[in-house]
Amino acid sequence: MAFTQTLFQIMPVTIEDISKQLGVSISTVSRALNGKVDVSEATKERVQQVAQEMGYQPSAAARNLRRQRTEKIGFVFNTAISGISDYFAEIIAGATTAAEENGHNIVLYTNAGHSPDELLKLCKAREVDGLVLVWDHVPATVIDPLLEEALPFVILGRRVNHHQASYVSPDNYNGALALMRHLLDLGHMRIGFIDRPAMKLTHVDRFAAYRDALEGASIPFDPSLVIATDGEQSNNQSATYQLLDLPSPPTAVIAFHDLIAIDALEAILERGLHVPRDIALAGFDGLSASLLTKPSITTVKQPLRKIGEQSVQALLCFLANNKQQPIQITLPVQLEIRESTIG
Amino acid sequence: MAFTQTLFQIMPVTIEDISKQLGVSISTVSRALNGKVDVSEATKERVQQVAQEMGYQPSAAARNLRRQRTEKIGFVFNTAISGISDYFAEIIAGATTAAEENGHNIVLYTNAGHSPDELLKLCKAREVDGLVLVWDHVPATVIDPLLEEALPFVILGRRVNHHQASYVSPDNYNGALALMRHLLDLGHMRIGFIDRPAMKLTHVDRFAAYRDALEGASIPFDPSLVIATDGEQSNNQSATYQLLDLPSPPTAVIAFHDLIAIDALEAILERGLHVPRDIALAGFDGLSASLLTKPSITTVKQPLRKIGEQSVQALLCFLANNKQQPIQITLPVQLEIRESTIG
DNA sequence: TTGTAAGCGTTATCAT
DNA sequence: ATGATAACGCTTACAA
Repeated sequence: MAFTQTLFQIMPVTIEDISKQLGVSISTVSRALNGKVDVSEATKERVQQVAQEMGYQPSAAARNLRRQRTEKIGFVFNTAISGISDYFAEIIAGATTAAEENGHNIVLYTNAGHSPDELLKLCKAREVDGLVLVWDHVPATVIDPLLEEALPFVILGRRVNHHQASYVSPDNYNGALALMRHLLDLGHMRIGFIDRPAMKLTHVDRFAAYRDALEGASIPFDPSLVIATDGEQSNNQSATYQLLDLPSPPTAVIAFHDLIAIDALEAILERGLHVPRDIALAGFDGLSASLLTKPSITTVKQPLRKIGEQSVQALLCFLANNKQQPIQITLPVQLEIRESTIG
Repeated sequence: MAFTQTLFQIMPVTIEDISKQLGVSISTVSRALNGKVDVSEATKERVQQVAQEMGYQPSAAARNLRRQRTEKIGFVFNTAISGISDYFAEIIAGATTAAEENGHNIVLYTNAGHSPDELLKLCKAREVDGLVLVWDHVPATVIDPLLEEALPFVILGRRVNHHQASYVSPDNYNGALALMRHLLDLGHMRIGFIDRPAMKLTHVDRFAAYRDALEGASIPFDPSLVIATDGEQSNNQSATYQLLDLPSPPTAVIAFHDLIAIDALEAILERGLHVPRDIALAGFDGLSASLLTKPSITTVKQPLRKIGEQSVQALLCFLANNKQQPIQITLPVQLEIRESTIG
């Protein structure tokens, strides 16, 4: 008895322990615990009672091996998560909520995203039931091998030109369009754009909206108003200076995203200019930082939490139904007008 | 042959497949792949070659069951992760780095933290090899059952009065002390404190430093200068107004943490007061938001990334050595003097 | 309704 | 150096 009690704390209780305790077979115990129909109510209750008393909890490892799934979803990042803490935190908050509501958990991977090999290793090992990729851009050379692995995956926050791949993306085109129209409505004719071409399709969409909006307003496209940056603070600022130093500088500037806008704001204020009186400024994404600056920055808010949630939900569709067709979702975004454009 | 190829894509390759291919036993394959000494170099190479060719990757589930460990670390939150995105993101960044460097991964749990039952379930199921608790406060009623589970755990970001429990905490006492000395050096005699008593030991430490610093400067403690808040924006602001409305208001205010300080700043500015000329202000934690306000807010910076890293490393010590004694680490913090106190 | 036994893919303990 | 074989703890045909 003393012996039993000691082991009790070290070794987890198994269904075998329960079966011995009750004098029934382990399969009966298993069935009873899983609420199968072919067990008498009486034994079902006895088993559950004893299981409770003994503090039984099924071994995740054993279950995973037998059921060939883990109830875990891998989130693979290939972008640094600090620096975009808002983005990251909101997405994760949405994702864990959706996952846990459905009995799943999120596993974080930050290295696997840096090499296709690591990613495939992860798939083959079946450490998780599916993947959500949080990448700046997912090339076809990654998507194709992934599809062959038959491990469901969803791309988060970006769309991708691949009809077999699933994604949940914000509506970059219409968001940027709304932003442009807002500036055009305010009478701006020369609108600068600090672009981030490395963001691929996100760039394509936002830039297309920029051009289309100009065209819609019959304003000729002026390439000197578009400056590329790599997101580095100093480069964001020098891009801003380039715009300000133009012979005919813009009266409004759109930054590819909020963090660039914050650097641009600093550069503009340093020149002694007033925002928005001398020059209007807008960002994109709706990170909380854009609300804290003085003036607060007009932006386009992504439904980050929802993007996290729906990515997980999409993945769960694949897990529930292996005939599920690719899911491609574009979520509406919202223009947030703040002091930097209408102060 | 065609049959084999089809299965090839659906069913992952196992050591049995490799053994058949080579005409050796599965135990030989296992040994060869695990680099054991009792295998001839020749077969070892053949096995590894074929494994590579067949795209073999060991099944995580099988390995977990057999080895009785998962190489995963659970992060259990009972605090909402949005709103403190900086805090969360930096800690997670540090934690995943440390974990992945050592072949482990992080699993996120946000519900388990809300009920002790869920937490114990998680332990008994052995879903992970150990836990890191990111809680506002971990009561003894949770620590004791956890210790009995013999699942290693580390408390992150807070200390705890329990000599059996491990934690990695910032040095709240000395951080608050440095902050107080800074204000006292500037000549402030009446220093307000917007406190957050629900944070338990964190509150105890920061508040003790507040009192000790006053005592060290021979300034009598005035209870009317300490107002409690629950962290809600409106309550943070009304706490600030209470201080401002005192017959003899403070010339400096310390907020329990940066987010409270940001709300306090807004309240103070709304009164038309100048910071720091009319009233100095400081926060705690070093969240990036405190740098964006105008004026920027003096704060005490926690080494968040390092806290994340060391929590994982501490946990790994327990996994490597089950005789490991409790680890209690207090990390130094850094006073960041900004415009809100020396503007 | 219940029990027996096979199997999930490994690793580890025996023999040989 | 290598091969059977028994676990690890669970689920699920198949028998009884």
